[in-house]
Amino acid sequence: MSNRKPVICWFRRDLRVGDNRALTSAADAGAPVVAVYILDHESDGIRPPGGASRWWLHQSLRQLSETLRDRGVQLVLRRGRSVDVLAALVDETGASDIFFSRAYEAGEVSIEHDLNRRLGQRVALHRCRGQLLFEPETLSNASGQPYRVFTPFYKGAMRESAPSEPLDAPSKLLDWDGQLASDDLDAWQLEPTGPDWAGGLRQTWQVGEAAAMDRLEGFLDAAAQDYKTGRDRPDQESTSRLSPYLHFGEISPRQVWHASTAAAVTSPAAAGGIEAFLRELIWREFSAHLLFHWPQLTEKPLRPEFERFPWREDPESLRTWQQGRTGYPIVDAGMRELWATGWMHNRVRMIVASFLVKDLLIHWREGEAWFWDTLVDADLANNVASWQWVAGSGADAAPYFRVFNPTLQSKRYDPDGVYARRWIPELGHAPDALADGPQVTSPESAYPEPMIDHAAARERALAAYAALRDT
DNA sequence: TGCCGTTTCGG
DNA sequence: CGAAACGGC
Repeated sequence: MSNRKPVICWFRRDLRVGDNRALTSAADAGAPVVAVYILDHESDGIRPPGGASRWWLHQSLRQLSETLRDRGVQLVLRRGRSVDVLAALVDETGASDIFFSRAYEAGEVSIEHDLNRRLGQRVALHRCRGQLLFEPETLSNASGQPYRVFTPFYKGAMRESAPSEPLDAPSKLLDWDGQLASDDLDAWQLEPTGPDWAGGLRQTWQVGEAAAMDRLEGFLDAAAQDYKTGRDRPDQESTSRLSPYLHFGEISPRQVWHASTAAAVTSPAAAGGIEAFLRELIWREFSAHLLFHWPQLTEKPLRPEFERFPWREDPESLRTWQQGRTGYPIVDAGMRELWATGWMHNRVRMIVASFLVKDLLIHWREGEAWFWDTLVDADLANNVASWQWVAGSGADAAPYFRVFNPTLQSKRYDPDGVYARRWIPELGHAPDALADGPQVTSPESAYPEPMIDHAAARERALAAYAALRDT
């Protein structure tokens, strides 16, 4: 067996061994498996990961290396243009096949086309599914077009046959006994090289496939019961926090789907919460569907009139927002949670995004760029689709006149100020500091005054929108 | 997956 | 007179 030609399993955003069609198919080929991960910041159309994502990727690759090593296979690390690296690996190993999970972002799609042109005649390429439940090409609306609106997309997806059973991790992997050079993970410097800002991330997250499955099971055992309303409460632990694992493919949407539907059967009390949860999983599918069919979503508003929107250039206010010093506790708590942990509660994401885009009239792309750099779950499709949703410039978006009032949102979703105080220590323990809004902060506190009057800002935003519509 | 000013309804 | 309903942004 050692002299047999190997097959290559090219890991991308599927950093797991369970329910990984590419890996399982490679194993089933019966040949030795060469596993590779390529750090590709060079191919055209690739947006390199932000700081928090790089930190996560480092942990994730270390874990995957260990998992594969335990199964007798080395994870080869290479950097460069994916197609060049794969061509070199084929030369070095004489591999007959390459197995990989398909990806959907424009840059990744081009890589797959280039790979086919470059190596399609020499080796068998196996493009496997796994990152999504539903392929973007297979879902279309009544007129045969890609969906632009969530609800019909959701209904259409629910009419599809249910996702098939997840695969177990392959029971047997054959190692290839040739020698392959591999980069040293540390040399990629994915972790902070200067000041160590990742302490909060380390405290918050257990990265990796096993942790992802633990988290899913823990969520389904407890929080899912109360998810329908609890998911809006940043002061509670009611959400799954699976987003970074899903982004990096440490868990597959099919695994999430199956564990969830099974839990709904076992525990009818949780069924409503689980349905709401799976609906969020379908939002992830919808974002991927939109970006696949409208790659320009990353840069351009889907509603063309927003090209003329009078966004303000205001670097100082942008920085104030980024640093969580707006003077609105729910906004600042969210921005500080993001900076400290690489994650922000979904309800709070909507609040801070509304504040940036509507109160400050700063372009959604600035917010999107900041989230890209700071979120451990930063995902191109989710990020741009959600920012356009908030800004009102997307196809199926919140109407522009929906302006979140940060004070009201605090009262409703963080009624005791628990969340705000957790992230803003200088608020102290004054009983109603938050419920009553920003103006209650004590004068000697270091906490800033509101940077802008919300009522006036709301009027300004509505006027800007009205002008857009009338011209 | 809004907010807000106004109107209407019931005790 | 407060809560609920409503309609415009």
